[in-house]
Amino acid sequence: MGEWVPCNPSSKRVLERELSLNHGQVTSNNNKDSSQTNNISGGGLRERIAARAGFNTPRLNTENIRSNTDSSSLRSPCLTISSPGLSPATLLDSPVFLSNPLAQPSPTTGKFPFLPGVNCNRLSYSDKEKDEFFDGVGASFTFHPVSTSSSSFFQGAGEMTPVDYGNYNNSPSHQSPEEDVKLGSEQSGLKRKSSDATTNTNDHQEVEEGEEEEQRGGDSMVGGGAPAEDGYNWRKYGQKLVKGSEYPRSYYKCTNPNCHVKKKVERSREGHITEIIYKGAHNHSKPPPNRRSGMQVDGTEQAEQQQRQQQRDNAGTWVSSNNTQQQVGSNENNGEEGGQYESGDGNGGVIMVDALSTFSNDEDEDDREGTHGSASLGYDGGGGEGEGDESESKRSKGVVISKQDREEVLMTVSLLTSDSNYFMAVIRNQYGSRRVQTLLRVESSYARFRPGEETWIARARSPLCE
DNA sequence: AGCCTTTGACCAGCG
DNA sequence: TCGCTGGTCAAAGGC
Repeated sequence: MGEWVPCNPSSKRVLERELSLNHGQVTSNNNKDSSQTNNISGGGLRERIAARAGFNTPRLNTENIRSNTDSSSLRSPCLTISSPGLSPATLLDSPVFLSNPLAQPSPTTGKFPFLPGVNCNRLSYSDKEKDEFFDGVGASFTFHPVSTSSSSFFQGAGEMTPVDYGNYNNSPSHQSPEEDVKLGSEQSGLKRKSSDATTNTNDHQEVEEGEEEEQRGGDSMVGGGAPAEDGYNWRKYGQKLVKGSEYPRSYYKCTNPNCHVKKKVERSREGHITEIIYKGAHNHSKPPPNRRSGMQVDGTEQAEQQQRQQQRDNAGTWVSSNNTQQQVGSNENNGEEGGQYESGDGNGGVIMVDALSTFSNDEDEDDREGTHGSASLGYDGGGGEGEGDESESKRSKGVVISKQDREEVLMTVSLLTSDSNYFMAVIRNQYGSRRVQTLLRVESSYARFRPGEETWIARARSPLCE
């Protein structure tokens, strides 16, 4: 995994700068406090959150958690969120973080101990356990839809993911980013050549871009694939290497003529998505799977399909990242878009991860070593204004994980129910063989999810060693 | 044929 | 005003 952790001094400087700007919100390795208090520090942090994720997330301090992870866990760190439509009502009344270092559940092995109906006997943990569990696991995440690389995940968590992951089975072991990329490239070719019909079942259609990007071989660096297919069609209109970023940033626009949604995707050299930022909300339904471009799709037909899917899903709406940049001034998410979005009309899910920004909630807990990255997982219903909704923001949702150097974290998050907006997560540190299992809660006020529709993968990378 | 990516250039915002 | 930076444009070429 050397390529994942290049340990670029310049990157470290950048990170340190980030940390400084964020008042050292990165969780310290030594910080044992894993309290879920959501004390969003400084405006800088909030701004970043608002700009990138539109939400705040509780911090998870997992630095001390270590568990034996089989070699298969050496797959690229990723986060998967799915909405299997499980009913974990019993699981969550509040954000619950489960740690199960002993269970050794592995997406690759199919064991997912804390899954409802699978092995979720232990639903509550002491604070200490939580602390220990999360303490020390840091990571910077990038969220993107389930990709082939996630196959192992869902094999393991299949019971909680009604989504069809058939294609993901191609890479059951999925042990390295390189494999992911390779596989992604291969499938990418298939996808483009055989048209969407090959892979775009409804389920796949629901898979968000990360997956698509992975399957298509990701960015140009890897395979020149299209951006992830989250059910929408995107056209790349630019790429640039931004300062402070190790990897080039690609700019995509929704191909729908009436849709102004854009997204920025950053990928690692291996093609792993390191960051996805959405801007705006789709004001249209997802194009039919067998249509290559939404521009060619009849609006009525789209609406019909959308309606069918909606009926099937019959759940909340993904919180679009529409607020990511809008929160910082963009007006793209106008009432029209927002209204439709809120009504749950085929808006794409949004996961934003800022690999460098920190989401620590407590400045006092800041890690100033500059050796930790953080990641967040979250959703924003679009109403969360970074400024005016601070209290609301503090009821953060998602995951924040501090990270140690040269560590990579694997996280799997599964949405248990669209109503309660809880996620099941597994975080593994491939180096330390750590594992963190947790339940994540997403505030309903921020996000709602469609059962069986949202499946995401977030890849983690070392923010310091790039 | 049409859509896509690539990529250098251009533009606007900011310090 | 100038330089830097991020974001976008648009021509060219590929699939």
